[in-house]
Amino acid sequence: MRFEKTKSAGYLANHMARLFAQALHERIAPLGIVPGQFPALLALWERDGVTQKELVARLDIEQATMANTLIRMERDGLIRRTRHPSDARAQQIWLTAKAKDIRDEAYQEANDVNALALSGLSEAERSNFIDYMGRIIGAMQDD
Amino acid sequence: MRFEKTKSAGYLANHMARLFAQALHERIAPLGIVPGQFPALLALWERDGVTQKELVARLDIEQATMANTLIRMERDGLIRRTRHPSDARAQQIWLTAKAKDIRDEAYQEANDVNALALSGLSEAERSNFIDYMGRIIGAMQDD
DNA sequence: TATCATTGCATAGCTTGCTATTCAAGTGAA
DNA sequence: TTCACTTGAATAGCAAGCTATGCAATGATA
Repeated sequence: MRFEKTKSAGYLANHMARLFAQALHERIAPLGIVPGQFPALLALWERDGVTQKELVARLDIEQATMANTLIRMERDGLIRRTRHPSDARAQQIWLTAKAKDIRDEAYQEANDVNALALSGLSEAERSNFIDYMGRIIGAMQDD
Repeated sequence: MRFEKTKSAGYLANHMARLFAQALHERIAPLGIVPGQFPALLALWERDGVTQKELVARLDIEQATMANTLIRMERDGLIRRTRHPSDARAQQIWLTAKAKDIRDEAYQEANDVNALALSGLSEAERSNFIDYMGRIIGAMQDD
């Protein structure tokens, strides 16, 4: 049996995702954020004051990963946490001014990375590509 | 400005790659290997007795990452290392019998994961998808 | 041949991800 | 009301990435 890595979807997916992360890293580092914080920021830019549980529910990341990401975001001055008014186990997560201020620039950098990555694809191909990834994610999510 | 994560190539690429890694992880764990070892194994199944440098040259992984992966592979009984005959800085990396024995099963599991992932795509779509990823990787590699 | 640059690999230190576990706080039922 | 179950979050421990740095062996050159 043969196995051709340059034709393996899994191998390519891994390689591609690392290149995305690296490209995003170098572009957003000047803003004081890193790629792992991006999903949480996206959710919080839409609505903050939410609990960790709500954040996890809106994203595709495990609770333990989110807990650690939030610790680093607090350390980096991106969020503050306050006691939840009705549940002492939970906290409300709020964006700091710093985090709010960089939103548009961060969007811009992420869009730039996507544009660079997709620069060799036509409009129709880009749209197919996004569609395929959605279907693949769906197929793997319900095992 | 808006940013829709379910339409961001980078977001989807990250999510998809994690699902691939998880699916592969659970299928190959019974063989005594983990996803991060797969690239090195692919290269070594083709040819072993090579140096770390040669392995790095044939894969898309940094030298430091490879060094750590090789330590874990040695710990797990997948490789042995011998002194290089003509360069005392280098070592030759050899697969153990255990690593050689699991090759076909490992190929099979990886192919199964790819098949599951791509199950919602037609033959033409699968081939497009692989092609797109190749182009995207190319675009990001030469910055 | 002595020195200096290069090279092969290891190490340090960090992020991002996971599973499993713990623990305190909330909830429901006897 | 108490006791057991559930739930929100933190922690432990590991893998797999990365960049930067260190170090010893090679190689090239004055």
